[in-house]
Amino acid sequence: MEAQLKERLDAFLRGKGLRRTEQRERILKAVFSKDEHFTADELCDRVRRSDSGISRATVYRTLALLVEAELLREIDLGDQHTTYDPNFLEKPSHNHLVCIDCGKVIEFEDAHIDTLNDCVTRRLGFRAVKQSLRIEATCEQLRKRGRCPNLIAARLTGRRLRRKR
Amino acid sequence: MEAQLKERLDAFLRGKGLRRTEQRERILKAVFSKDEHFTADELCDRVRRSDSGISRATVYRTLALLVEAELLREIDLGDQHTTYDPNFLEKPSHNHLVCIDCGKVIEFEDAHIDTLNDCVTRRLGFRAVKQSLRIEATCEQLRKRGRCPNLIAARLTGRRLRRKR
DNA sequence: GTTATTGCAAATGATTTGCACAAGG
DNA sequence: CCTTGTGCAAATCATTTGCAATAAC
Repeated sequence: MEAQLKERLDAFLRGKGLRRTEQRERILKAVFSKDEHFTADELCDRVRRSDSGISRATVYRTLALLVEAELLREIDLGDQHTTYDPNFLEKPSHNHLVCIDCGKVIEFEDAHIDTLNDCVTRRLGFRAVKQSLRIEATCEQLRKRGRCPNLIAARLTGRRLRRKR
Repeated sequence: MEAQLKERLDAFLRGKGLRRTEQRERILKAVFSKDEHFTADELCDRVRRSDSGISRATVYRTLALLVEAELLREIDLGDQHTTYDPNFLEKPSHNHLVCIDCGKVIEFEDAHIDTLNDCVTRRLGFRAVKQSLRIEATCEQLRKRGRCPNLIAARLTGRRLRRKR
């Protein structure tokens, strides 16, 4: 899987007359080292943690490249920075449920939702290309049991959902 | 309707011990002078066009107030600035269809979509608070007839959809 | 008179860019 | 070699904020 990603990137670079560099490979590896959402800044940390640092500028530039190569997708969780989703080759749809209590973000798919949206779009005279659903919700666990396993982690990472800053 | 909005704002201000100022009233009027989406910057222009200018800072501050008072809603169309939606008191749902050809943004509702999303959310153990659906689509009119009435207007306003800047 | 509000200009924070140097092919 | 890539620091750009002057109540 790892090698496959590398091959896809290489093919993309070749096709565009771009070069294979150590930085790009190192960023690719960092991007897919977990299959969680991340921000550019989080990725910078992850990359920097490995021996030599890569400049923030290069990280941003490579991220744009990976998006263009369709290895990565940009998503918008409603806060101030762009989030990247490394885990979408397997998941065609990109619906997000964001918990306003604990900050947890759940990615889910639902064929019914896709179908329905396609219908509505056609009815309006368009043809759907891609769709993203964002649901803000509250944590049942927190309400019912008075606690939620994700709450602490969310607080620690300072991940907020509203644009309240 | 106009007076009703003013009353709602006043009630909100009173409840919070805040003050009624000319700026706030003037911004309120500008906000609801059209029922189209707008950005903070567009609103600044609209306000400035009337005689005396109001500082950008005040516009931003008042916008935040109106959102808090639930007279206005923030939406995210996927570009770099926050968009405000003055037209949601009548429209409970906020689903957007964005045409990647002509830039047109259509706001629509669909009870089926709402219901379905609520089901999915519950199944995941959460309770939906609000949801927004964004569908990127292509213009049937452009494909079939080779032209689209919105295309020119969209180009003129420079309204782009991708984060390409 | 207090306390909230405004306008200005400076600060912020994520992202981008110009440029000189380094490195792929 | 020639062109693309990198790192740095400076530049953007929307938005926020500190502060002194001003206006509600």
